Amino acid sequence: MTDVPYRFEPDRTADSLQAQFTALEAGAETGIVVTVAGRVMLHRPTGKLCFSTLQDSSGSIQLFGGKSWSERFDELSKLSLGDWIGATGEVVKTRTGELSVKVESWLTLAAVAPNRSFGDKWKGITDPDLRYRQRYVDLWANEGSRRAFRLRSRMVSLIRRWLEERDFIEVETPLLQTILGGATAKPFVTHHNALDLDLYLRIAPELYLKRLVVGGFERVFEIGRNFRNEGISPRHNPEFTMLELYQAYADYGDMMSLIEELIAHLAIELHGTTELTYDGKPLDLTAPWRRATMADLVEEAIGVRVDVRMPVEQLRALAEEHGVPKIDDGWGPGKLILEIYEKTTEAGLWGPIFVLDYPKEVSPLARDHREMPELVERFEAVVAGRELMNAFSELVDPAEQRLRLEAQAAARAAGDDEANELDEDYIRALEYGLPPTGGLGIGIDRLAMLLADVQNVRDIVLFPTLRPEQ
RNA sequence: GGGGGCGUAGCUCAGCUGGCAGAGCAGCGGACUUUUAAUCCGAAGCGCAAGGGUUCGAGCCCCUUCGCCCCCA
Repeated sequence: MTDVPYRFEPDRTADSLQAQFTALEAGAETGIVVTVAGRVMLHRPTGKLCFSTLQDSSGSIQLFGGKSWSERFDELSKLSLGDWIGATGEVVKTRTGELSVKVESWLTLAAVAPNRSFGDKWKGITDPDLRYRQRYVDLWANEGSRRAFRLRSRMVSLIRRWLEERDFIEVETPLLQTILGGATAKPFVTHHNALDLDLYLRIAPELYLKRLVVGGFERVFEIGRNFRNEGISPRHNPEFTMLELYQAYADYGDMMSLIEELIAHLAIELHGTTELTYDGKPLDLTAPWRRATMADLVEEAIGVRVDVRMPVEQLRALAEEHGVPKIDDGWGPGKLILEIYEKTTEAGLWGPIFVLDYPKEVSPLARDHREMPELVERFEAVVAGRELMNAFSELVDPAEQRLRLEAQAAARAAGDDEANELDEDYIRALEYGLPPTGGLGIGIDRLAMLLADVQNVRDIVLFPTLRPEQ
């Protein structure tokens, strides 16, 4: 490839031309000269004329070449699918009514190598492995893919704006952490050479964000990557994006109101309605969403009322009866109830629904329930049949937090490699005073999947984790 | 870890009860002054994921391995 310019200056996008000249009649000339640029998606040479469909990031427009008015016409009529072209000419409508740029001058901005062109104009490329490995080809070939990623980008932008309007400030906290905390998950471990120190890629930013509330940032949020060293599936990528936010003086009820409003707002902005379809099924995101306690939902599902004060043997028997796998002798009533809920109840929920009031045993960072001290003020929301978020009234009592984290550390010592470690500095921060605080974490990838109506996380993560080629 | 599906040309795919590897598109050469997946003509391109086996003969049957997808634990 030679003669490719160092810069080029298109002055119009395809869509802006299409919008401006919809009413132009077939055969009309405008006298308006424009410069456009993009990729050749289709090409139709017919002797002394040629027609190309040029795609730019806004849409597409036809290029109309002719031996009598286009420079280097012989080359123009031999473009390859995939070539990048910049072209200048008059805006016209052809006799058959297709809005076109009647190419006078033009340049190749990039030529696709002959063996890199793809030929199927109907299906483009569909092989999933190829689409994920060579996203650049997927994006060029598949409008649906472009649409999903644009929607994701707009969604994140809308979230930022909405939170900023409510006086939340965006912060960045460490991805490299020395103590595992803020969630229950296996970490990636890396090493810092100069400090000769093993570090975790964070599984959650939670503990740092609450330190900021201690520091007086009353409303903070972070949109960032977390890393969990677990399997890959249509719903799990090892690195994924979470929104976490913390609001001083708020409780988990405030978090419910906030998030259902935010998500309804996103649906309206992105789709004009809160009544969506996901995977062919209706999904009504109109606020307020249903709220139900875990105990009530389990009772609805299996007809038995579970309670953490029940004898553990009874709960274990119930778990076995309902096919909970790999029951561990170390599980207390809370863990058993959570497992029973997940096995028997969660899969039957479509939502949106807030599932309230979790056992304390499985919620080391959430505050005691104000009425039922054996539970905590925590909710998850199930939307389109999947867990989408996790939130609590934050535990603010340093002594209680120490007990909870010591229990986690003990579980860790007993072999639970997903349990939190005891973070002494976090306890110290709480001793300086964390006001009543509501906190919430929501998976951005999963939220984007919902709003874009895609069923595989790899269709909403630009470069998903894959095994290397060969 | 268990179960199912798949792997054939650059892309999308067809290949029957085993019988000389195909099509469309792309790419290459040519024709064509209003195309819309333009059309027409021509030449080229795949030893069928890899390895082993059965057979006169394997893309197809059997085994092993690799890779991808989906479901379950």
